[in-house]
Amino acid sequence: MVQMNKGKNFMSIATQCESLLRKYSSSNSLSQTKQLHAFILTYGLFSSSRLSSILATTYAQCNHASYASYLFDNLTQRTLYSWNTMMRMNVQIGRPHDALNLFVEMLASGHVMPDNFTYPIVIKACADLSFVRMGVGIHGQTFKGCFDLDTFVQNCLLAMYMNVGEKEAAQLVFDLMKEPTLVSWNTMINGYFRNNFTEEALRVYSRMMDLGVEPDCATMVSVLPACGVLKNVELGREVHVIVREKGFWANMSVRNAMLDMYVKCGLMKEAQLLVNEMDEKDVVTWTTLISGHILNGDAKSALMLCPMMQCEGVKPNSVSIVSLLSACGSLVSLNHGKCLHAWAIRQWLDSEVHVETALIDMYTKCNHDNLGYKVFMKTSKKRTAPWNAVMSGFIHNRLAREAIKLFKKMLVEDVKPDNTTFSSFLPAYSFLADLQQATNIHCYLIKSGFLYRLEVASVLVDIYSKCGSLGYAHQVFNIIPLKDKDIIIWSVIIAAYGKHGHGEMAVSLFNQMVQSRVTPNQVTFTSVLHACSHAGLVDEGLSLFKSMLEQHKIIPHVDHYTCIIDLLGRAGRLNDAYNLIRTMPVTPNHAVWGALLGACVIHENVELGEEAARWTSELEPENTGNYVLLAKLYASVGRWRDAENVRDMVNEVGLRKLPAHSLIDARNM
DNA sequence: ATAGGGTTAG
Repeated sequence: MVQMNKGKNFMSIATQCESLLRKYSSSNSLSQTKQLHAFILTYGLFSSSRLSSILATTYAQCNHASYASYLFDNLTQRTLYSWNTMMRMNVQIGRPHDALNLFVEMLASGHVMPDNFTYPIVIKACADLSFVRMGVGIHGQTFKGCFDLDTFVQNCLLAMYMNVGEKEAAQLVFDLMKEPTLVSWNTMINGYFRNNFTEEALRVYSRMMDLGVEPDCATMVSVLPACGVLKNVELGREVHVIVREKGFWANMSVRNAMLDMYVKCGLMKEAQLLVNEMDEKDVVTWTTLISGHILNGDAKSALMLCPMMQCEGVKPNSVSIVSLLSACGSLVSLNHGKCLHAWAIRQWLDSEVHVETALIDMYTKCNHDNLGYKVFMKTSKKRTAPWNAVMSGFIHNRLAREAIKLFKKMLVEDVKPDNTTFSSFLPAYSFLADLQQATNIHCYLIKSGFLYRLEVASVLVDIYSKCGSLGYAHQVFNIIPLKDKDIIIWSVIIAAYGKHGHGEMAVSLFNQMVQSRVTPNQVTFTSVLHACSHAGLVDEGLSLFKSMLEQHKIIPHVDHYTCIIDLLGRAGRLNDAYNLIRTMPVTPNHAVWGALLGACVIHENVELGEEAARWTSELEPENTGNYVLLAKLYASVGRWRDAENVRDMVNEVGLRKLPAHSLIDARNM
């Protein structure tokens, strides 16, 4: 209970209340404030406007919005301090809009002028709301009172500009700072990182270190994710040393960020060692490790961590569930997924939008698009992500028409599509390969303006290519200015020409791409080599392959060898192809042998063809196409009995899919 | 009295 000296007069009771309120205000003790509030009411002390003002701000300090606002509204005199406190409360409880309204009201009242405490609050409010124009206006106002040189104001401006993606403005403010503090440096590092200027984040960090600024935990937590994204292990290890030296290891966030860095760099063994070293692990630690295993293609280990985590008394949260569900999806493990779904329901986590999305994703990846759709039907259908998940689920299960139907429904229900939406449902048109439909969606994309997004244009190029319309594909390709074309859209157009036998065009586009200083990757080389092999461009293909190895230092994938084998084989250089297979550093797969087999059929080389067929029947016994090729080969050299035997061989392995007409075709050749 | 920080979908 409130302790009061009853003997004293009115003024001194009020003074005692004041000092108690100040104490409660600094310790944020709401229940004691309420008791004192009741006391003040009973003793009729509200005639003291000073006391009610302090009471209002005390409630505001405790983030008790309803009492604070009520008292504040009834104040006869509002001090700058009380305005500031009310605004700060609103920002803290996530009502930046109300904070800004108060700011406008305060300016309109004309009694008080904002001070160095006001600006950080309202700038933060603008940052939370991404109100750039208002933020810039307030930035301008700070000059009037010479608050623009206040470190706190400047640091808030940095954070605001970074928050709304105006990195140039942030840099300008930063450059004007006479003495950037550690917080300024951290804000810049983190801001560049969050705006996807990861290299710049690291540059700021090293400049800061060069200047001898002492980093703190927040610096570590900002620089480590940047190391992770860039897979910069060297710098990551340097940071690790600093963390050890300075004792930051005691900080949970730093430990988790460190773990995340190793995970993102693909060093799972070191990540595990790091975890073993931790005697305290929270849900973020576990989730980082779980998603790390998934990221590195080991979904099984990820799922096994779930019971371990619970054994140690850590309860998964919605983020953990999302990661675990994605593991179930990639393992096509419906039972695990259902267990997690049930668990999420019991924990009241199942109606969180990320969880809903992950559930839909899991069910559709487990080939149960009906269950995914059921989850979707239960969602609020206001957020975009679940729609995207159902659409890509339909695509996964090759239900192109359903995906398109859902997209139309989404527009009707006025749900805003995002970039993912298009990568979720546009591939449906590639499946349909229907030029009329493709043209329809093309029109929509023009009208809605989405066509000018690189990812969208890339898919449309692919759609037209699948429809066989290279002209339209190229037109769409040309929409994107040369400087904006990325590796993906180049790969798509090269593959488009390659697929339709226009090898020269594919090679020429490839050269244009290299000229425009886009570095080709594994995928582009696969496309262009494929194009060469289809068009019989032997020399071009071989020299491209050479440049891939020597100039671009790309480690060849088995697909690249398949193209080269196909290339040599079609050109009749069967022995060269065979020798390459025997000497190549990657294990030849079914496709490699299949390419050789196909070439042997063209050039009627039974000896090598039989060898190739032996391998294909071992590596890919279920593919009837290979048997057809062998039968064709025998038939073409008149070995009818062997051709018949091939058919019997197929029957022996229990495959009756070999269509009868294939042998008949072979006979008729 | 004021500022900066870690794990998530497609």
